[in-house]
Amino acid sequence: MDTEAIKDKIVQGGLKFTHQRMVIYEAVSKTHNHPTAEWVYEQVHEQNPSISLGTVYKTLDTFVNANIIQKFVDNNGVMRFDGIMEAHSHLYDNETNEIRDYRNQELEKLIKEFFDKNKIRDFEVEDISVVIKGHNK
Amino acid sequence: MDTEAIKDKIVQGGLKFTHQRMVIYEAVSKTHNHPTAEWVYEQVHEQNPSISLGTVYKTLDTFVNANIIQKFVDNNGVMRFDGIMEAHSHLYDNETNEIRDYRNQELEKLIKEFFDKNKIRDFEVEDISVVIKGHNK
DNA sequence: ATTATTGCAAAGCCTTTGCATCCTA
DNA sequence: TAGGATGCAAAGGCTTTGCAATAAT
Repeated sequence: MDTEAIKDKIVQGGLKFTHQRMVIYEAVSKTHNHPTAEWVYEQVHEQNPSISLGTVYKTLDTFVNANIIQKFVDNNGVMRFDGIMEAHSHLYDNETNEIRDYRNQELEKLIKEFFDKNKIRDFEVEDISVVIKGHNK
Repeated sequence: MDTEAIKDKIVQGGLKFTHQRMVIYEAVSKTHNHPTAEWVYEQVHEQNPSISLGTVYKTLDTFVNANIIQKFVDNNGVMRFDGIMEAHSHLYDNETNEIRDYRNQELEKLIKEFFDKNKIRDFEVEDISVVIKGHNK
């Protein structure tokens, strides 16, 4: 994703374009590691020592509200961010805390069809994902 | 669940039986509210003002390690406990943070069959659950 | 008697907040 | 230039830790 594409992403989210937002979005979108705020901070800090951790937190939150990144919580209660917006499931490694994507169209179709058929009473579903816990072998 | 049954549960977990463990297990098992440590503390504190919050945390953790309760993390990164050990999914209300159980045999069967058929390379699955985010209506 | 458990308070980790300064549109 | 974004430091919420006192086998 080049500078222009990132700028578009940010502006499309209805946000002002700033240098901080640029490099923070870049860091999140370039990895598949489900980064923590701390990890993002370390990435951007190398080239931009003046960016503060607080700004990283605020900016990531702004992105989540603008719907250009996703946020979720890992098994230790730490916030994780993800530039991939399509629905997908996660593999949580109980031993290393690594989180890997698990994408499978058949599974997604299966689940979508199930919930289309089985509406939940009194509950408006916004997002469904499968959490798979275990360990790498 | 009466006193004897709780005692059995604790002893079966390979743990010493103490008064604190008794009342803490009782509080967790009597609710379907996916309690936080704080909630458990408030419950037991009424009748047992000497039990400390630290003991509640340690005891809940001990129970998790002994496999007699489950632990997971809510959308805000707060630990939740659950006396129900069978696999089941959760409905997360984004607005109220309430967590409700969602049990559906057909869904569980669907998912079990899917993963029996589709082994994940290099990953040993220990637990699968479906996370459904949305809001009550 | 020995070893684990408890209570208390302090410390830790991650995250949010407040406010003055700075910058984008 | 007006209003939002940033940097910094302080505070906040939840959880863990250390240690002396206590209780269970």
